[in-house]
Amino acid sequence: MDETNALIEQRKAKLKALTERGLNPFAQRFTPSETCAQARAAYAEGREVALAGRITAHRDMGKSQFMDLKDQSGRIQIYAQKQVLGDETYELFKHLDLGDFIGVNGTMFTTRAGEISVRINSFTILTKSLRPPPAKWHGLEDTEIRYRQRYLDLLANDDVCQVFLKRSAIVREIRQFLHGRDFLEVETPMMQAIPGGAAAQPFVTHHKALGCDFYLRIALELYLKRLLVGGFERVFELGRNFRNEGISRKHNPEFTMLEVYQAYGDYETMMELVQSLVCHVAQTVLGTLFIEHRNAEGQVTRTIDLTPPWPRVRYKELIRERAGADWFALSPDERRQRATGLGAEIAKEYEDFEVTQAVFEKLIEPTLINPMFVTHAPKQLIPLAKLSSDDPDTVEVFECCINGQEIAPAYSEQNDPVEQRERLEHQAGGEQQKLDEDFLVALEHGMPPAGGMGLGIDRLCMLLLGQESIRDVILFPQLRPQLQPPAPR
RNA sequence: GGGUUGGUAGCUCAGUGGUAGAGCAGCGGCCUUUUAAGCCGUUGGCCGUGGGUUCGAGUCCCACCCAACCCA
Repeated sequence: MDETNALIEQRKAKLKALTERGLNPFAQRFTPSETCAQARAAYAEGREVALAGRITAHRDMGKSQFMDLKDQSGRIQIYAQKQVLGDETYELFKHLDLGDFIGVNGTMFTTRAGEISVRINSFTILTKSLRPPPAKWHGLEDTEIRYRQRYLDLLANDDVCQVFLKRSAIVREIRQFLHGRDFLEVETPMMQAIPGGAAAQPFVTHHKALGCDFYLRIALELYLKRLLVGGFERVFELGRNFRNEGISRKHNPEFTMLEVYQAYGDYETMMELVQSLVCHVAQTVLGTLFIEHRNAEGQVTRTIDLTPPWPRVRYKELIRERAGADWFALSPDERRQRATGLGAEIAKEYEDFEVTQAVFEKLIEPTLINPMFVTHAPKQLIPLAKLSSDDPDTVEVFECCINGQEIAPAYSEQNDPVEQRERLEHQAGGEQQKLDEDFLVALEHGMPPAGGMGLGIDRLCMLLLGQESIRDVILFPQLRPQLQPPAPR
């Protein structure tokens, strides 16, 4: 952000020179006849085209110039000759900078080296760029600049561009899939007086006119269930949640969730749905159900096979399998001891079920690379689900684990208002403020039995796009603020 | 919050106590089908910030800021 940089000064001087010549360096209008990619595809020797884009490379041949012109569709080479443009215009063209936007009119030809190019008859400066663009060969590698100034990352690194184009396609296909099954997309409050639907620290904000605090939502669940009460039978919301917790490779304070609720369904309905949904997205966006993750050297480090059906395993069975067949026969103290022995960090204040959960999260979950439905979690973990009829210590839920992460929890939703109140009160631990009374009133009016499912979109993108950090699938990940706020005027 | 690594030119990086460097970009020259164009010349630095040690610090010490990774 150095304002006295010589490269910037040079560009500003060029800008001034353009203005003094009566040229507008920020043109009002230029209408391209097509994109660069379309021009290449519809190549015909001598065809006239009008193209617009950014200059990304410059090769000076003396009395002729080659430049690369890039738009969103791709790149095309443009060629200017002194004898065609005339001395003055040619000099102007020659002194354009990398990063400038121009519009060109010209005719197509192929160079001796076989590259499709446009011989320029005239050009218009559309935007003068005042700062030098990053790197030509290495791209931009400084992670801090890549995240803080993502626009530079997108300009310099095509693979990054591809990730976000595909993320957009993933979101589009999710909507497509759900609309195809007659789900209704809805929008519910992000600012909530009582943040519910999950156990997480919320962000607080303040409403001046109402004179009260609001919390940014930590989950979508409780409002979507109100809509089931209201008679909507298939609803989904795809939007941002906010959790005031640590930032890591897997956590961004704001992240995107999909939640889906289907009346007269249950957790098994949701199993079919999430499996079909993820396979649909992988197939349409990536064209395959085999996802390869690669390291920086391009070697395949991991292959995820999404081929359905995805196996189902009960939580308790999985624990017994990995932590000992006698796990649930042990005393709480013995469990604690064995968990530590297995390598799980156990905090003193953990309750017994949390010790088991720590073993699951630390030792088992990271090993679940191919999709697996882990079903029947202990009821203490999930207060919003229905108790299982064949094992009342557990609830009718699954956690869909892929790529070593939980990406989609789903439940047979609890709709007994009395039972629901008890379990929420127990979880709240006497903090009455946390209880969403209106939600409980809604349940008392009657919510149809339903299956519900949440899908972490950022994590889904990580696994489908082979990204190891959530920051690489979020355009503007949260960083500590650094730039000075603009001075008040 | 703790640990590790890093922050040097616009970009990518060298530089282990003794005159701050390279490639690319930029600027000037030559070159009318180049494409990581080439050749010649050349500008550019608060070495993250602030202290300290030393005759002398990019380099050693302390604190802080920012980031990445690991852990909590």
